[in-house]
Amino acid sequence: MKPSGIEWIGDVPEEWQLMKLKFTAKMMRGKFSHRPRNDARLYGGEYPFIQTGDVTKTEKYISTYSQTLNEWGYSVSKEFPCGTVVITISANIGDIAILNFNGCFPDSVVGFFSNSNINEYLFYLLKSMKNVFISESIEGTQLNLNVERLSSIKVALPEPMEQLAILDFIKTETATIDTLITKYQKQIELMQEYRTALISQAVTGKIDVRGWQPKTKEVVK
DNA sequence: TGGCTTCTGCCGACTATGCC
DNA sequence: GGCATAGTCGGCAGAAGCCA
Repeated sequence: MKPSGIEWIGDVPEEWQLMKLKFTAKMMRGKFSHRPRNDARLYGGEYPFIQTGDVTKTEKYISTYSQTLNEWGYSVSKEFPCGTVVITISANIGDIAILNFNGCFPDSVVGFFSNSNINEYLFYLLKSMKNVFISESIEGTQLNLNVERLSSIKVALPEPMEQLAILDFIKTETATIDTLITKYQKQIELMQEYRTALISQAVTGKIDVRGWQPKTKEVVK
């Protein structure tokens, strides 16, 4: 292990590379240069237009969108390719998602794109850095993270083969956790139903509580 | 090369929404 | 209804492009 020199990371394996975010993949900022931005003449075409809200609502892959652009709208915006990892940099800082199709973005979103498997690894990496992004943001009426600050944030990257191994680990472990969450949620629902039924039966006289005594608690030494 | 125009990105402000 | 937060928009400053 070696010290990364980055406070929030601490020590990292010797072979991991430390680099600024801008060197991990091709970095692009969205745009929407037309004013006013809500000009109806630019919308309603065939090009998906994704706002920060669409990113925020997404767990991992962006597969739906609320607006589309026509040819004119497309010409004033910026299209990110399928597979781009996107991050919101205005208002709601540091929400991450992966684009599941080619789509256009406004300037409140930045994209990272690489042809290698690094896109998915980057997704998990950036996802874990939300607090870092927030702390790097400029605080005005609301938080804003500009491209210069974002691109200068340092990260530690393993070799591509190790990235794949880490991805496998994350997928396997999170699948196990998701299964457990589903199982316990079901149990919680059943307990809530039981509680409701119990209350109902008690207050309607279906249960005879005469002679009932509260359980005595064991004294913990 | 300097001045004008257009474009781009940053950031503050406004609006919508949700929660208490 | 009031407040907090989220989401989007508009204005402005600086950069880039264009032309004389």
